[in-house]
Amino acid sequence: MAWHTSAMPELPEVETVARDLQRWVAGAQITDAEVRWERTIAHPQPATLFVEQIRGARISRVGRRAKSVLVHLADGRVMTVALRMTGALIVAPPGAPDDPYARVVFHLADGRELRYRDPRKFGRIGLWEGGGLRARRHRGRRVGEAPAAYRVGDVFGRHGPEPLASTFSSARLAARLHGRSARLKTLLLDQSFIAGVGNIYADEALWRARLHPLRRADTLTRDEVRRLHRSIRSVLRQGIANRGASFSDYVDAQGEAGENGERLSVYRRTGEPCYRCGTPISRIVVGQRSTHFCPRCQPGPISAAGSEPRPPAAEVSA
DNA sequence: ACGCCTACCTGCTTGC
DNA sequence: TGCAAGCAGGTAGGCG
Repeated sequence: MAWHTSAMPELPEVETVARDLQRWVAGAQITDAEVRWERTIAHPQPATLFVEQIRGARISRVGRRAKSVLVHLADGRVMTVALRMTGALIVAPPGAPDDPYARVVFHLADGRELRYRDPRKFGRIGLWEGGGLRARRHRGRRVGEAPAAYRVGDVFGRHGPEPLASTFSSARLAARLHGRSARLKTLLLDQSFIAGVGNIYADEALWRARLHPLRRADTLTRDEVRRLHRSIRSVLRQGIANRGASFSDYVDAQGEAGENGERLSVYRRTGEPCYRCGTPISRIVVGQRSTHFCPRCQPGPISAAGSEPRPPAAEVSA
C-alpha cells in the first residue's frame, strides 16, 4: 500500500488512512525509528527520547479522533499523528526506494517501514500515556496551561464532538449554536466547536444545507439547524465512502485517482455553474480561508443591524 | 466570544 | 523561458 495524498486531510481522509493502517499494521512491532525532522515530534518529547520510547513497541490498533490518527500500542500508550496540511502515513514494502519527504520512519519487524511523509512539515507526532479519550466532560483548561498528565485524552481535551458519533444529534448541534454570534463557516472550522471538519467539507456541508457561510449561528431556525446537521454528516459519510479522495491530485496504491474530487459541489468551483440552479459559484474569504458557495441557493446572511461590513458579493471573483 | 493577524512550510500556479 | 510573487490551508498563539 502506498499513499500519495498531498493536501488537506480532513475527517474522511484521516478515517480512511486509519482504517487502512488498521488492516496493514495492527499487530506489527516497531523495532526502530528515525526522526529526520525534529519539529515533527510534538512537545513534550524530544526526538531522541521519542525514538527510545517507541523502540520495541507493538501496534495493537489504529483509530481516529478529530483529524488525528491514533496508533494504539499494546502497552496502553497512544501515538498521535496530526497530518495537518500535507501529512501522510505510508506503509512501504522492504526495499522500497527512500522518500525525500519522509520526516519520521518506523522500521517494522517484518522489514516494512511505516513512513510519516510531510512535504510542508506542518504535521506533528506525539507519544502519550493512554486514557482520557472517553472522558468527554473536560474542564475548560486555559490555553497554554499544562495538563496534569500527558495523557492522550488531554491532547483532545478542547476538541468538540465527533460529528459522526451517534450522540451528535440535531438537538445537540442546536444547543452548541445557541448564543453564538460567529459565522457558520468560522464555527464549522473551529475544532473546539466540532471536530474533524475542514475547509472542503465546511463549504460542502453549507451548500448542501443551503446556508450562507456568513450566517450568524444564532439566527438559524430549527429546520435550518436540522438541515445543517444532516448535511455535515452526509458530506462526511460520502467522503469516507469515496475513500476520502476529496482532492484532485490524490491517487491510491494502484495510482488510480479518487472519486470524491468529482463529487464536490462547490469547493474550488468558483465561476462554475451550481449543480442545483446553474448560478456561478462565488468565492469569498472568511477567516482568511477561501469560501465557496452558491449566491442563489445559499441566500444572504441575516445580519445584526449595521454590523455587516460589506456585502458578500463584493469579493466575488471568477 | 469574536475576528483578525502571524508563524509554521513548500509545491504549484500565475503573471510579467 | 525564467523567475519571483502569490496562493493554498490546519493549528497555535497573540492582540484588540
